[in-house]
Amino acid sequence: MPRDENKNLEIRDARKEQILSAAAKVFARRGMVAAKISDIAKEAQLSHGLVYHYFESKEQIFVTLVKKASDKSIEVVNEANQYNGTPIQKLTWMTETILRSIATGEGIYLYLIMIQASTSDAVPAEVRDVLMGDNANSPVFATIPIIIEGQNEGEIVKEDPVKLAVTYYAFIQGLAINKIQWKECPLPEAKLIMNVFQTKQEVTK
Amino acid sequence: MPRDENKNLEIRDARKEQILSAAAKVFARRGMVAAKISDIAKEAQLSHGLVYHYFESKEQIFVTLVKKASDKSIEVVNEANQYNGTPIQKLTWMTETILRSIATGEGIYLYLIMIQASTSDAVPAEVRDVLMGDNANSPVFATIPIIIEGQNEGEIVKEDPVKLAVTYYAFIQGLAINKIQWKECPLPEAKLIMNVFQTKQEVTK
DNA sequence: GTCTATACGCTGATAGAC
DNA sequence: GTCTATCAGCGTATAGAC
Repeated sequence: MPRDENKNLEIRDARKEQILSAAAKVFARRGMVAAKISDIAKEAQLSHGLVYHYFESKEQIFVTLVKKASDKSIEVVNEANQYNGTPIQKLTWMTETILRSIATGEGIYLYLIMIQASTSDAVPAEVRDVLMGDNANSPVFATIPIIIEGQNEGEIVKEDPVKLAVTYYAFIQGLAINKIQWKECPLPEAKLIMNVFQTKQEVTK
Repeated sequence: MPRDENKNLEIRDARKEQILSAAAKVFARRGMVAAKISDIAKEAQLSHGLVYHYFESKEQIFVTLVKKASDKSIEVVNEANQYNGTPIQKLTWMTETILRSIATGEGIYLYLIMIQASTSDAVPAEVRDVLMGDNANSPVFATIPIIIEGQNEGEIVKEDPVKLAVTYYAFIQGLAINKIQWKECPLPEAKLIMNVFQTKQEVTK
């Protein structure tokens, strides 16, 4: 295979990433419907015609991003599970990781895209299924075992684990939303959020 | 003034309410841009021409709803302030009230519309200003005095009050989002959320 | 691979009949 | 007050030049 073809493939992948990265920003801030291909093209600094050279449609770009976001969010839970420590320590590590990605990185875009994909009727049902089709594959459900483990060890309050997981992710999503609307908004430390789960500590006077 | 004119006024108001109520649902689920006038008309069971008889534009309908939502959310904070009790009790009452409106009533639509108005670049800047123009008038800032009061009384943890208020509303917004995407999702009790704020209780063995 | 020019459909908004 | 018919503008997606 001649060198040129390899080079072309590299360009192809680079352009695709460039477009996806730009699209993530635009989708996160405007929503799947309001985001225009021309917005994405402008953000990526290329013509809108070229976007269609790399992706079939606006929807396909969105789906690609939703998949990516879903994978990443589950990956974090799995890493947390391998983390060496008590369930509360696992959750703390996970929360710190997520908060950091919201505060600094591209993470926030991915969270906002997942929120849109799952909450808006404007996105086609097939897209929503990517995220919800398999409940077992959602971060909420992946987190439940850690919570149950913590309850068995007496570290975590004896509430419905589903309720606790829902509450936890409500928090995360809510913070992502706040951050996008108010750039300098102070984010809480992971410890503060852990208060929701933890059984009351005994305080020595 | 003849009877007919009064009757007409009644119809006018009723229709307006009918349209606003339908619009709230549609906007909440699809977002301001993706929501079509025809969607709203269908939901309200009247022609799209008639919608324009009562409102100048789609944007005006949206603005009206954002104002309404903003007023209501601040009203709750004010009521909480008048509630007789300690700061934590005030916040607990407020949280219960909000959670109830999310669980059962139209409240959830209003919260989702506020979220969209404040987070999406797709809504015109003027609309966002309705909500954010006067920081002093936002629920977040209205809640801060209660938090400070609680800190002075040693009931609430000594963290940056702004951070605590942001965290609190992140929670509320996150729960509204969860509820819309999963109708049967279990909502936490107010008490659980209060754990975030409260100084650790002493537990007697 | 990359761009510009163009077609087609959809939706917000208006006009005018009833 | 209420509806239907219609226009104008915009945005996705395509075709074809370079």
